[in-house]
Amino acid sequence: MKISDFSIRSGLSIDTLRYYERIGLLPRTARDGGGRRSYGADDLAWARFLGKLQAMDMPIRERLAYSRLRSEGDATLGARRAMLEAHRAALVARQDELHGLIAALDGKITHYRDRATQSGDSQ
Amino acid sequence: MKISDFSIRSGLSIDTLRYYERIGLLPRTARDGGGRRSYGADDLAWARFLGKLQAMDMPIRERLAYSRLRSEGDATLGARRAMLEAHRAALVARQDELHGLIAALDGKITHYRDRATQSGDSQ
DNA sequence: TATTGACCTGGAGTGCGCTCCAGGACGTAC
DNA sequence: GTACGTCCTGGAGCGCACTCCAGGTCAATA
Repeated sequence: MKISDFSIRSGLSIDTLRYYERIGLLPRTARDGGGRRSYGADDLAWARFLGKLQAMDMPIRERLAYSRLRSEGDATLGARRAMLEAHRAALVARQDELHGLIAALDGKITHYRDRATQSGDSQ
Repeated sequence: MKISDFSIRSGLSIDTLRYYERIGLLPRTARDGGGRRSYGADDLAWARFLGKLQAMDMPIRERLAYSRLRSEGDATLGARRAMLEAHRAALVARQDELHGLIAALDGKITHYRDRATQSGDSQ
C-alpha cells in the first residue's frame, strides 16, 4: 500500500506518518524499487493502535517507549501490559475528574439560568 | 493580596498569572504604591474558575473569548451560558469516548494476559 | 518524449501554553 | 544606609506534536 492510501486508512496524515517514522514511533517502512514507502496490513494495525493510544491522551514519549518495547519482542509483553494498565488507571481517573467538572458546570449553568435577568456575580 | 500569595491560593504560577494578564485572560490587576500587583477576593474566584475551565480542556482562545464576554457585563450572560453548555456537551462526548477507549484497552490487556507465554501479535 | 502528479529527504516553521531571563525598582531588616 | 528578598517589564526560549517547504526523483500518461 502506498503512503496516500495508508494515510486514509490509518487516519494519520502523510506528514505525520513520515514524522512518526523519523522519531521511531513507526518502524522503518519497507520501500519499493523507487524508494517509496510500501505499507502492509500489519503496519496498518499498529498505526491504528497508535492512533488509539493518542486518542487516549498518551503523550508521544510514552507511545515511543511502548513502541520500543514492542520492537524488542515478546520479552517485553509484561512491561507493555503494565504500561497499558497504568494508562487505564489514568483514563479512569480522568473520567472521574470529568464527572466532577461536568457537575460543577451544571451548577454554573443553572445559576446563569436562574439569574437571566437579575444581578449578582456569575463569573 | 500580593502575587506570591495569590499564586498559591489560585494554583497558578506567578509567571502564568502575569502571562494571563498580558493576554487579557485576567483583567489588569490593581497595583499598590510601588507598582506591585494587589489581588482581591473576586480576582481569586475568577482565577479559580479559569483554572476549572482549563481542567476541562477548554483551549486558551475560548477562555479568552469567555473572559471578553465577562468583561462586557450582564448583556453577555446568555452568550456565556451558551459557551458553557456547548463545552458541557463536548465534555460529555469526551466522557463517552473515554468509555469506549477504556473498553478497548481492557480487551487488549486481557489479550496480553491470555498470551503471557504464548505467541501471536499483541501490538 | 514531455509533462504531470505522487513521492522522497532534510530542515525550517507553527501554534499552544507557558517558563525563564536580564536588568531594574522597591521595601523591610539589620 | 546597605543588603536582601520580592516584585516589575519586555522579550526570549522551550517542549510538544505536528506541518510545511525547497529541491529533487520516479512512474505513468498523453
